[in-house]
Amino acid sequence: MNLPAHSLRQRRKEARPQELLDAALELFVEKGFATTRIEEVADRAGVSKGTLYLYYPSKEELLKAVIREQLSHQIQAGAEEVHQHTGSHADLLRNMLASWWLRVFNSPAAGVFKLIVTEVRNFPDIADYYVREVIAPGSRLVGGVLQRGIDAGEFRPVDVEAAVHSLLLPMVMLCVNKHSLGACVVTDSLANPEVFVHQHMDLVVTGLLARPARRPAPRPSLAKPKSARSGSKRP
Amino acid sequence: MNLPAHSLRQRRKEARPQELLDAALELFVEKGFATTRIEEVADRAGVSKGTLYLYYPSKEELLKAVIREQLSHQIQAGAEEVHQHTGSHADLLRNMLASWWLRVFNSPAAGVFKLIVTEVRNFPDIADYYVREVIAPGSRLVGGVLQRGIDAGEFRPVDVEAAVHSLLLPMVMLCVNKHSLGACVVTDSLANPEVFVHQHMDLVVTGLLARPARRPAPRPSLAKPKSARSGSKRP
DNA sequence: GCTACATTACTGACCAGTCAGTCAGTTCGT
DNA sequence: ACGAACTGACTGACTGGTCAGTAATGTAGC
Repeated sequence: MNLPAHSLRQRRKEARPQELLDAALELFVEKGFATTRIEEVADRAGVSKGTLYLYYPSKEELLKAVIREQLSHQIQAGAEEVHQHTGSHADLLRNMLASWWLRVFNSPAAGVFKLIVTEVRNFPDIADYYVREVIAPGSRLVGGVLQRGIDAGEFRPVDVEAAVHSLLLPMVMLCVNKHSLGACVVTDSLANPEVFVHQHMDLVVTGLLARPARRPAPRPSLAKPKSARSGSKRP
Repeated sequence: MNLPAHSLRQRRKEARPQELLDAALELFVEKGFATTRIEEVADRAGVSKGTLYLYYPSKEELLKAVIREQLSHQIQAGAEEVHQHTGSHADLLRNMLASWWLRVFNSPAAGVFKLIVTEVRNFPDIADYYVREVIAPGSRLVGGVLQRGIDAGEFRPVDVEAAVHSLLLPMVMLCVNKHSLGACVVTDSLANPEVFVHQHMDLVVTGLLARPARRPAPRPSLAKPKSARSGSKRP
């Protein structure tokens, strides 16, 4: 049962759908949905146009399949990971978001953010799905930690929803950017994404703390600060 | 030399280019460049397809004109506004960014961010232009204030470029979002953009301060905090 | 093992629809 | 009457989707 000389016209019914989805994601992110020809997707997946239509009934359904597949992957990966939290709320926030973001940023999933930004308005049902399955649970998760931190007196009483934006949006924007501007010019930024996340978490979380941590001057060293000591649970 | 009956036909000539640009911006942001038909742009501007081609030689040139026009507007508006700074670096940062963002967010210019995200990869020369004329000067401006604040001992010695991202990206992302997801679903967020900017500035700038301001609990009141007292210039 | 027939996976020429761009012609002001 | 501003039918190129056909694989009978 070796794979080598599987002959020109390979029959690979099981592998096809995933190969097509991968090719489609790449191309849709690269060129946009409207400007990618269905035949290009087929070519990149190593099949003919007709074959694509055996697996997906239309270009639009292919797009939806691409998005659904990536999101559901990420959702379940994210959900599993987060239910054992330890340490202060500040630490939880820092660790949770940093690891989530690094995982997403360094995967094809980062492209889906761009895809959604560019295509939702033409495919409104994607919007519902995305809000329901990603945005809502995501902000509920982060907002929940934040709220509990506030209730515990660890954080200042801020507008939770806005603070969630402050925490998450730069990271999302960097994903988007990676596949738009970032793919065109050698932009200065993002030499090292890790440096950014750690400092960003540090900045915002410090701003959130009720009793300033007064760490003297954490220079942006490459060594992850592992997050300094922080507040107790109850005042 | 009164303007009324200066004959429709004649006076139109001067107005056309702008009318076409406005219509094009709206539609490109709404539906994307590829899926907008040139005839739709013409219709919305109240002319026929042929007329559009009298003013712009191709669809692609129209796009570039749209982007250039919006950006150059914003650039010069921004540049004029910022050279009289007063108060601490923290105040300067807060005021500068909040007023810039509110101006952009509530104008068609917000759409250009989405347009750029979606289209740069298909029109690489736009990327150069955008980086050279917007990104670079913008981050130089904000980064400069930040650096001077650090030198003055008002801010902690952070990675300046990363901090600029922390400050600006959420705002840019909200502009993008306004014209993608935000236009599809009644998303929770952004009931009031002002609340967001002020809190975001507050959060991050507080995180930046070398000597924590220890303001007790600035609840997210709607009244703009006008920025509390903050550090002196020299320690 | 070999041959004949059936099934499945895949192909690519083709069709019908769409749209950027053109240009001969119309309208209007002077 | 003249020309500047404008029009919209037309064309040629392109692409989503179809389908009749081809090749690989499975299997039944010998």
